[in-house]
Amino acid sequence: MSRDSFFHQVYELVRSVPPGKVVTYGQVARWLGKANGARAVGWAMRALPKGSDVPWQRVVNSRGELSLTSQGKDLQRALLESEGIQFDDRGRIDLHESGWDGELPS
DNA sequence: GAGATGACGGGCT
DNA sequence: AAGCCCGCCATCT
Repeated sequence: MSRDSFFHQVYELVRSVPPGKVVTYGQVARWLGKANGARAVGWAMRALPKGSDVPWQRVVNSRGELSLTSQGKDLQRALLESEGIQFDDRGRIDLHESGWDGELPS
């Protein structure tokens, strides 16, 4: 069924990520049962329409970096910083600090 | 149906 | 540390 399509599941999951927290592509894939489906998750993000209500900026790669092209990176960084995410001098996020483990914040 | 693409991840050089 | 290669998954041509 279309509501069970891969991207729909990805979108629902990403929507549940609270502001100020981030998840990795691999983590999302894992939650969907595709341990190595990180690329498919990236595909879903790339296909997102601009006006989507999905907080795509909260999905980063396993190194805590932004995998987009410079334009997208700039936008994503700005959005995340607005949410309180902190970047180090190399423009990376500390996943141990800002990574979301799936539990709701206190 | 086959080949190519992509906002990934892990391993090796 | 940085870069290169291979493997996985879903979609497109």
